[in-house]
Amino acid sequence: MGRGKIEIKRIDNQTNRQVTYSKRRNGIFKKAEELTVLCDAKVSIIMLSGSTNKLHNYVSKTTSTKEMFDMYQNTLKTDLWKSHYERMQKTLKELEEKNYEYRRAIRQRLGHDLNGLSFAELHSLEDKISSSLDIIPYGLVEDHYNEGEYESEVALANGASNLYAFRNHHHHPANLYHNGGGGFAPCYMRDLSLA
Amino acid sequence: MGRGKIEIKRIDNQTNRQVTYSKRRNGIFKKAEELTVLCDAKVSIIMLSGSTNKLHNYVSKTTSTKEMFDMYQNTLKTDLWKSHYERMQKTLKELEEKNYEYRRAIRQRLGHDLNGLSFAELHSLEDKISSSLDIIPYGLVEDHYNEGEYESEVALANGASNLYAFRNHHHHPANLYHNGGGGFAPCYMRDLSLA
DNA sequence: AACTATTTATAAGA
DNA sequence: TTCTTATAAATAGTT
Repeated sequence: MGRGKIEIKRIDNQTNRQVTYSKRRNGIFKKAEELTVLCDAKVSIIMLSGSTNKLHNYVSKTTSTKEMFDMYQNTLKTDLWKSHYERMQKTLKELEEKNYEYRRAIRQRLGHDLNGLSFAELHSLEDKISSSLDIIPYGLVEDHYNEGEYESEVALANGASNLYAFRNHHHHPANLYHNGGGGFAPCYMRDLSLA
Repeated sequence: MGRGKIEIKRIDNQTNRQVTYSKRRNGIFKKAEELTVLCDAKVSIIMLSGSTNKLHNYVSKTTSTKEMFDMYQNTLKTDLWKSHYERMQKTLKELEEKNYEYRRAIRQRLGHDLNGLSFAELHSLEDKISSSLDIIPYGLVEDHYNEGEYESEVALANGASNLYAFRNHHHHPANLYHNGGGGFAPCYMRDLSLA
């Protein structure tokens, strides 16, 4: 929207880039203010100019940058928990199905031919038990330290990078078949990281 | 910009409000992405719909919401320090001027007529000493607690409300004239709070 | 900083 | 919700 159309790619000319930054920053802040009023929304914007390295900030009158960031953190928390919970639900369901199958097989064979059961399936069962049920999220209740009047949730979460480090108790559960196989500890952090 | 011009005031119709929120949110996020690319900027946006209470987030590919918030906090810090420092500079200059005046007066009168010096001026001088020089910001070096791999600056600042609580040592400095006047401890937090 | 020719966003309607 | 389109608003290039 201007005298000519422009490609959305880094503006080479430094002066031009800075002028455009300034103009568009004002545009975005205006839009944010309009959204705030029109839709009864709360908006927090922080931006850093690449050229001048200056920080600019907008926040709706009805809130604060900190409040918005806290809400963001809490949302991340909730999403991570939901993800973990759903993963557990799924695993439990699989275990129940397996369990049913095994019980049926045992009933049918009355103790005979137990070796006929797939070793692979039993190992899979064992892995699921140790990797899914032995993982206990911490950091939510242990890391309280702030004795001040304000108990910041922010303090519990030092960014997504180490938010919810899952502690793997790693009981070295008795191996059903004493096969001594070196266990692989799955890294749930990877699965839980957010885009 | 639409079929008709609209006033910037809360949209009464809930459905309409939500539709507008959705459209304009996308508009702002698009603009933010363009700014990021065009101007080599870093942008973080958090917004909360008033109607649905859902949180939406944009952040430039080159950064993270947390990083942007940390930068914001550090900027606040710097600004507060600058403000405090400038206040001190100003007071020191005033003190130097007063001091010069007094020395000149004393020299002129050679110890006579000292009572001729304004009591008010001396009280003012005393107030400035106790209110400006006796205030020592803390929280910047003392409150480290995090032994983890990541030393979050966020942890030092639980929001603007109790960021940089200035500790007033309140020495009860010897009153120059033993007039027993009840001192007034100025609250610098008010002056330093940011909009 | 202003000024506009254009492009872009979007309000209203389907 | 998604699309369409007339119109308002933002802004690129210029002064």
